[in-house]
Amino acid sequence: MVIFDDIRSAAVRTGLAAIDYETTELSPLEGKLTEVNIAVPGQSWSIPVAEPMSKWLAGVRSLYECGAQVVHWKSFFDQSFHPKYGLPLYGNVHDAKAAFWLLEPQDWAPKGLKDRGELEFGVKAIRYHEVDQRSLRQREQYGKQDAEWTLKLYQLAVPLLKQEGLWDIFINVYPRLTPIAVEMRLTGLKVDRTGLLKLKKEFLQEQDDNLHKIRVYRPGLNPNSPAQVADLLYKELKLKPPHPKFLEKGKAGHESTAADAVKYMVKQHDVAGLLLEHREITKLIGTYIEPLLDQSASDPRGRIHSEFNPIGTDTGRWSSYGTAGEGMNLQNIPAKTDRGKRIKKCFVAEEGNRWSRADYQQMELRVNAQIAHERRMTQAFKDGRDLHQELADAIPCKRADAKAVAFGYAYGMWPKKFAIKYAYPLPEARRFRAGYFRMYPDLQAHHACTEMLVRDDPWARTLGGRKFYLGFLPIEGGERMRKALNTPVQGSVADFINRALVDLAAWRDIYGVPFRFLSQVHDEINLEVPDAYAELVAEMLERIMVESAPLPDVPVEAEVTVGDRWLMK
DNA sequence: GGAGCTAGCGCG
DNA sequence: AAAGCGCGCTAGCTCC
Repeated sequence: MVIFDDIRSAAVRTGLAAIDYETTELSPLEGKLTEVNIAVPGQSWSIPVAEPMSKWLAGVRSLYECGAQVVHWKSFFDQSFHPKYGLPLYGNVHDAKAAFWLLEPQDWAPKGLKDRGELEFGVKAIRYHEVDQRSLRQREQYGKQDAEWTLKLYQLAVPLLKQEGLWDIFINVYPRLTPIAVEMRLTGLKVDRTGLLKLKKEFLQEQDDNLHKIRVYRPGLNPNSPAQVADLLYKELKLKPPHPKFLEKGKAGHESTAADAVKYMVKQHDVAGLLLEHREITKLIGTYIEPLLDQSASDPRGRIHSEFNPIGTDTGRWSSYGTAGEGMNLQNIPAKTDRGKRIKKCFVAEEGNRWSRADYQQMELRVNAQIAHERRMTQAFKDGRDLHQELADAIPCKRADAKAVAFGYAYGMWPKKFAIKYAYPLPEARRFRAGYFRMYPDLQAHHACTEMLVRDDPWARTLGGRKFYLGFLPIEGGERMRKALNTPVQGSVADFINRALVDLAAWRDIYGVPFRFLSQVHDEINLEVPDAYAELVAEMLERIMVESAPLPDVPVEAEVTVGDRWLMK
């Protein structure tokens, strides 16, 4: 592998190397590496996997460890192939995709390497489908362009990141998140197949009983067809929705059968409740139980391997998803209804391990209190009072309504929508909003301020200084204002949990504590910890989460639960 | 037979 | 005139 010696010398000389892999599949569990593409300033290579593999791998490894700054495009994808080849997960690799995401996280920005390159360089990219995979020359051209563009885009982004004050987070946070996201995917979440099979049987029976009861009112009805359900509810049974809005016909030419409308019909006809229940069960079986059973059956350890993307959203939150039948979104596992909870209880720790879960407590509210300098809310957190109950007493309304008020009106919802969503008369919704802002005058001032400021200053910022350009949104219409209210809050929480993950990983590296990262759910971290270390890790987990979220005025709390599964009660 | 859309809904 | 934010997945359905 003489060629790697040359490449390494070039990398050392220039101090910079872009690396990109070609693989047989998108899955790091199934797929194999076929080529490594490398670019240094002024030169590039595409090197097919060669025998002996150990020599080839040593060559690749030497590039990471020669002291040059290594950069990838979508580092968490490329590095997810490392462990099966005995390569380490590197926590100091810069990611050109993350660079552009930090500069322009919005969804209108080009996401792919090719799209971004075409935009920045004004040159047509070689697209994957244009490449004749049998032609070594074409493969080489394609691979070299990927590496070259990764390198050039990185060089383009560096001064911009520094100029925008994003350099620190780019080199100190995002590279260290990559190994964590990869670890989550490769480790996977273990599920209790016996429990899931039992649930499936039970739910299918319920679903069937339910279907028969529904079909008494209309034989042959498919409850999963909104068109058929609308016809039954509105045309045949003439049921009334909570608001005329639901009578408006959509693209498919029928009235809305959304849950908010059907819930309201429960008092009018038995079929409404049956339909809602049928929908719930169908959703749980189809979206969760069946994929969980399928995927755990095809994995040797019965685990679910999902992708986690630390740069998957506009605001800085992570996203989670399945790729080509492998993995699924692990950030929307049911937790609210009784049936849903039974599914979540089927996520279990491996024998000899504990499931350690930590949640920030009411974190968005706390961050909002901080950002708005809301004195009353801040004091309530300091005193440890029940905010929602306090608001409910003041409005007055039910506690559950106060909660809805706090989440809706905080981010610019209007009474009309509140009234429709929660089936209240408009004056009642207005009264709630008035009560809310009477309770929190500083928050009202913050809304007024934001509305004014966002006209001239199109930037929104998190407490940690990450920023979002909102200038592409029209000033009128409210969307810019609502995003200006929400992004700093959601984005700050995202920054905090990222910091917590990084610090937790660093603590583990230093002391060699043997836990595994399982998942991240926006304000929650899940770990699998050998029994003997469970207590120590739980203590540290809580401490790191709290310390990673330094709010100057508002106290922060994280709650840790340790058990044999994700959800205990 | 697959792509792409809509409606609906799971989570924070 | 119209006005919470952020995601990903499924079934039904249309279209090519």
